[in-house]
Amino acid sequence: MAERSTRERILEVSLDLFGTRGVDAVSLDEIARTVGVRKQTVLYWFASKDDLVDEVLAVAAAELVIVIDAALRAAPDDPLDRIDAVVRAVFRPAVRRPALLGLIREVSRLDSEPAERLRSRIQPLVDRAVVYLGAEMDAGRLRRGDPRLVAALGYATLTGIATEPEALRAVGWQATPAGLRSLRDELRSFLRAALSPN
Amino acid sequence: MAERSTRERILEVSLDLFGTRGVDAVSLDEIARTVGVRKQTVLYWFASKDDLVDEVLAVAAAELVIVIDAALRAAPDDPLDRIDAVVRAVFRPAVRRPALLGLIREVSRLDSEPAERLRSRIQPLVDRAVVYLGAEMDAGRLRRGDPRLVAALGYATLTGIATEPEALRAVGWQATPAGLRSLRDELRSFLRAALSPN
DNA sequence: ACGATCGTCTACCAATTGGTAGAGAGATGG
DNA sequence: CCATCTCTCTACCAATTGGTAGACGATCGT
Repeated sequence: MAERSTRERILEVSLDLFGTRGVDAVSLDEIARTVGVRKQTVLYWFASKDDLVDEVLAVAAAELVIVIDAALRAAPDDPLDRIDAVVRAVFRPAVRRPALLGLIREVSRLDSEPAERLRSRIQPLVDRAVVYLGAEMDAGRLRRGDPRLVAALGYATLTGIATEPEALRAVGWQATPAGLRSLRDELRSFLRAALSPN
Repeated sequence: MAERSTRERILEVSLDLFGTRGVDAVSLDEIARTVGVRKQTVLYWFASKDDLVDEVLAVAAAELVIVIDAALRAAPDDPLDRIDAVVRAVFRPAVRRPALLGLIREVSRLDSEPAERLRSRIQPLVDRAVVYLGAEMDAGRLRRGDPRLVAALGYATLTGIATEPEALRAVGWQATPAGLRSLRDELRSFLRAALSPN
């Protein structure tokens, strides 16, 4: 098997650790140890921790954008079906890797430098979604509401459920294949009900 | 005005900092500086950082439990109205103090010692909610679904929207009084639609 | 065969972390 | 008026943080 480069492994480990425990709580030493290398090797590939954070954010954003774009291109016309497609697309990587969405959430706590870059990267996606929701509401194919806030609420639901294993544990949910399937389906029903017209 | 005790001020400042930036990212020194006191004074009132975290969690949980309980006692019988009441009750302290729900979320990242205590404190509330949702679903007054997952999804939506100013900023939302009102109303419509029968 | 480049390492460093020891100011009670 | 108690302080400490300097071996083009 083609062993991945040190740089790639650092990025992957960092994404997992940053996303699950928070950027500030994870030291370069810990990342290095997990990768199986010295801290200075990490600093060889990334000039500073800020630099590393920046690139990890870029990787995570790119990964999500790709998945979402692909799902949307293949999705049917009905808005509820399209939203469904996005949920299905995001759900798989999100639960397989809670760190992914966790990292996106982490942005709000970071200093504005790298966060701003990620924001500008994602902003077009958001704007497009808001415009789309508004148009479909006007067409009567989605429940009426402020498209901006509805977009934020849908995002909050999806991201929230994917990044809070603790909440799911509290209701006795288990991360088995069957559990994942039923969670995904429940999430789809939930969003579908929340967004359906009338 | 009765000036609050040093201990109380430490608790309050810690709640805000822990909730918005994460426990690991906030040092005792920073807490002390914010309160206007030396770090050793913090360590006089709380034997260790873990201890402080523990008590801050207890305060946050108690605050929420009180608010929710009061809202439920005063709420009407219809389940949608009751959920509405909880949303209204939690929404005010949650947006006035994003740290509150942020801290609850923070629990998932913490080591099990204090987190376990908080969990056991909140668990009865969760169980009660799940049983209630199940009963109302059976009575046909709420949309059918797995009550456990529906509870988690409702929680994720509420907590997610209240703890992610970044997502709201992305859609151009502003934290003005009018903005808060429309966000609260949109959240209520969203949850109401998601949970209504049929 | 050989210098240059690449990737990782050891050896440090100053600043910050959570935490200990104990001094000293103020009030309180016998 | 003195002993005790409460509270905050200064002075340290070992461990960890992000980061610099530079040595060392492997690989490469010439």
